[in-house]
Amino acid sequence: MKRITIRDVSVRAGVSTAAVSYVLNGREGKVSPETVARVRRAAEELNYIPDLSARSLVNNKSKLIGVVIPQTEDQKQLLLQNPFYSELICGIEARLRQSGYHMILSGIEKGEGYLDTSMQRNLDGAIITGIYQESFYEDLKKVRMPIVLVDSYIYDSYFHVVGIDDELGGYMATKHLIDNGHTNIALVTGMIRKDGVVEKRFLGYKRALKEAELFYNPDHVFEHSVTYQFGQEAGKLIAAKCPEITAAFATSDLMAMGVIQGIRDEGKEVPEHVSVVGFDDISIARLCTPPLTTIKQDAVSRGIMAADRLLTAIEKSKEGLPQEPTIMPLSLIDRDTVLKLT
Amino acid sequence: MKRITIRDVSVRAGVSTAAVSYVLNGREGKVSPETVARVRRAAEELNYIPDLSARSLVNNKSKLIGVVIPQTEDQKQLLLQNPFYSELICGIEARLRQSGYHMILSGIEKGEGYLDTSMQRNLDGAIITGIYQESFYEDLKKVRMPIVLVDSYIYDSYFHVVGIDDELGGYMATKHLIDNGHTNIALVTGMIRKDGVVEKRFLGYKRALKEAELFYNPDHVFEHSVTYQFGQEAGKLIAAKCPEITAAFATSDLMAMGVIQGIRDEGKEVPEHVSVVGFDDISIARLCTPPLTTIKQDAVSRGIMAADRLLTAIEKSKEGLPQEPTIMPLSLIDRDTVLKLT
DNA sequence: TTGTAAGCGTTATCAA
DNA sequence: TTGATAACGCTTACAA
Repeated sequence: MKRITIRDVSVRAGVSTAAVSYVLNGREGKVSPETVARVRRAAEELNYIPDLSARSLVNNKSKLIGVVIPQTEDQKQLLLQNPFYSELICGIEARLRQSGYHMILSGIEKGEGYLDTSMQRNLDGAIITGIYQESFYEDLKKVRMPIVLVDSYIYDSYFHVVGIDDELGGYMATKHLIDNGHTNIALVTGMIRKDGVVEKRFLGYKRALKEAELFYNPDHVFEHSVTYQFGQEAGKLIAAKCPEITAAFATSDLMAMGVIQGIRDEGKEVPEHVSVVGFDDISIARLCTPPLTTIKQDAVSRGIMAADRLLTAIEKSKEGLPQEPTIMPLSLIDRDTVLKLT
Repeated sequence: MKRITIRDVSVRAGVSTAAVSYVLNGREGKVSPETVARVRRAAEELNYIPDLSARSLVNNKSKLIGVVIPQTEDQKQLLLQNPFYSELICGIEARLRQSGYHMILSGIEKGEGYLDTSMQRNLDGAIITGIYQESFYEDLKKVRMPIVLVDSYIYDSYFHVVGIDDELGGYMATKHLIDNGHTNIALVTGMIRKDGVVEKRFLGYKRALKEAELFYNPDHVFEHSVTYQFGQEAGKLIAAKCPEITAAFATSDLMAMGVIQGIRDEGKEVPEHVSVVGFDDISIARLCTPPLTTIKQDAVSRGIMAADRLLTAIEKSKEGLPQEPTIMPLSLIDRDTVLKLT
């Protein structure tokens, strides 16, 4: 199937290429209704499909959005095993498609080389999830395209942010446990990096403890990677070595599920021996047994929102006017993994 | 950051644009070592980044691969909630990136309009998962680019296929149940469409029954959508209305997990009252409780393989020589959801 | 209202 | 070994 060009259409319609271009780009005011009709028909008959590379070349708009998600540390594969990202992607893709944009989904090696990608591809914008080294963000700014950050606390008005109140989430989870009578509450978490979402949740955890005048015990913090495996390890440790602990707040559902399994591996039960609260409310959270009590953030909506903000920033690019972060709502979903102590 | 073009590099190096192009494309035989060095240095100093749109325009190679996955029926969102697809994507992306390609991930509305997308973007190839109406494949062929099909049984030598032996998988699952003494085995499945993977698994199920001289009872086939929700419904039905059924084969893990929940909803237990075997071995299969007995197909490897085949087809495009389907291995993972009847 | 033609950044042909 | 230069398909002044 060889390419039908604007030239072919113009010949068939008996007009110039300029006229065709005008019609196809909606500048119909510039040509007679007569011509409009002929061009439309010719394009239709020939089944004309514009070449976006050519367009991109002339007006620097590719209708292409870069979406970056973190990758696993060992392999260099996308972190799609965490359903949170899958759901986010679903939302992003749906919204972009609706507006005729396409998404280039990729992982990046230590935040390097993405500047190249975005220039090569003439990306119209990007949605970046996860956190990377400072230099990565500096690079990104050089490209001068709108960028939406999801899951990072970069205080830079250049970037659009679609976030949640992680500190509050951490607080809510911990508070719920406290309200149910728990006083020795473990925290199971990925690496607490400065300005990362995890740090905020950690801060919320501490605030809830403090408010209840409970002692913050660093030994009750299990910090490593955001994986089921580590959750499981932590769960085992808690069940086997820390009899005083009656509850755990895991900073992601994936880890919470691991914790539950670990506790079981040691012959104990959830929530009878240890209560667990997760974070995210990924779709399997209500499917596992027992259904997980967790802090719900709607990942799909967040994806839609991120794409939405990016698109409006692109469409009326008033040179990236700094904006307020969009904060998505959070709620506690009380299912079956928390026991009320009396 | 304004664009550095090949022109800028040529000026700085004091050579022609042609020379620069040669050097940058590895045709170094055509120019003197002297020139090569100067060009390299100039490009380096200027931090030159080629514009792929321009390249695409001149030589019809975009280094862009289209990846299509099915979408949910109600919303029009990607079916990434099924971890099988997430894992597949991980494999595909990793392999493509390794070779300098990018992936455009999208869902499609009833198989329509993808021809446009592929022409607009000058895609170098595509990986299509799921099954669509016949006309979609016919359209695809017109574009004359290499295409790899995952999860479909289209008997057309134009397409590359990376599949599994679904019939065998269905047989293995059912046989395992029979070997454990079960004789009334339900089938819980998505819509059985002609030439779909599900039909093959269904055929395997029937073959195993026949081989064991068991009666095939259509009433024991629960057929609807590939969702957790339907699995749950089926599970309830089985537990409540079909006391004779002692085991179920679900054609996907997602459904199997639903079945288990449904059975529990009715106050019965897995595997004590009903045994369950799934299909896929998605990552949560070993994480749920009880860990699911299932037919394992390695989705990540399958993604890598699909990308791999596509890339070799693209790189030495001998005009799409038809090839043998690649069949990926299958294995039974025996965990805790099958009870041995004695 | 219409058409001509000059780019956009590359690659590739063909003389020099 | 080099360097002009003509494409590639499109948009958009500018002229007619």
